[in-house]
Amino acid sequence: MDKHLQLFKALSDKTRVRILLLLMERDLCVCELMFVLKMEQSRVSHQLQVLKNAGLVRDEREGKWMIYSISPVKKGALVAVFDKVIPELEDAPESQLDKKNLRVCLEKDIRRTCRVI
Amino acid sequence: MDKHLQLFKALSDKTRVRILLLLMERDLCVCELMFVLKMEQSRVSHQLQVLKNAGLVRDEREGKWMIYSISPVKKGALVAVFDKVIPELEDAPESQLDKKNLRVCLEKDIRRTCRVI
DNA sequence: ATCATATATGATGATGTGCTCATACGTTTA
DNA sequence: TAAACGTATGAGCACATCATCATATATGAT
Repeated sequence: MDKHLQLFKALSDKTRVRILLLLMERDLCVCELMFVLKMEQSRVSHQLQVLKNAGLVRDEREGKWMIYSISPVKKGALVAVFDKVIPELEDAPESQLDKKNLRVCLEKDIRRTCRVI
Repeated sequence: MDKHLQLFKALSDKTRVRILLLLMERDLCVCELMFVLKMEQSRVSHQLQVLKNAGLVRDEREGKWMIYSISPVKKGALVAVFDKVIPELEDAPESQLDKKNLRVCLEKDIRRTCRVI
């Protein structure tokens, strides 16, 4: 039972939910998440580790970048959560703004142009 | 967004999930939950207050007893959680045992026969 | 009115969580 | 090989959460 509760523990933090919603749209690296969320690097990285330990995301190195994506194993559960359980979450101001910033992030090609420090 | 996260915060504790699963079966009073969960009164009561504050359950006095039930407003979301997101939870040993104890609880008519202290 | 029963609630201590700062690590570039 | 870049990670602190103990409250029975 504790194993299943990991999912809800992961979903009980706003930062992590925002990250998951973004990763549902697209695989992203840490600096892209930093840009969209307007959060500092260690904060994003730490929460990504929590999501990774919960088995919800996976990472893959691509040169200097670590690309994070939704774990295929858990994708179904997450779709169920975001579609069936709290579909209204999509309409939340934070979600809307994050998606808008994600578009900006991609237009500006932040992965190549950002300087982290 | 924080409003929606309340649901997951509530679901991130094992005791609360067990309570919710039991209340999905049947409306129950505190002493019945104590019997099934094998937990002391204040622990059950405190967690019920958390669930109540999250809007997931409601209470109604019936004589000496406070009867707790799933909030009709949230029932849909909870059904979605338990049916679509983590259907395997039903098979967890804790869930099975709780349901078994619930049957015993009802057979023994714990609501009338138990002495709390 | 008094007592017993069922439940609620405040205080306390232990543990957990999340953020920030500093620093370390792995990769690319010069 | 050294510097720059992107990311990971440990330490420390503030704050939240949970279980327990003690006590208060509300109802029913005597």
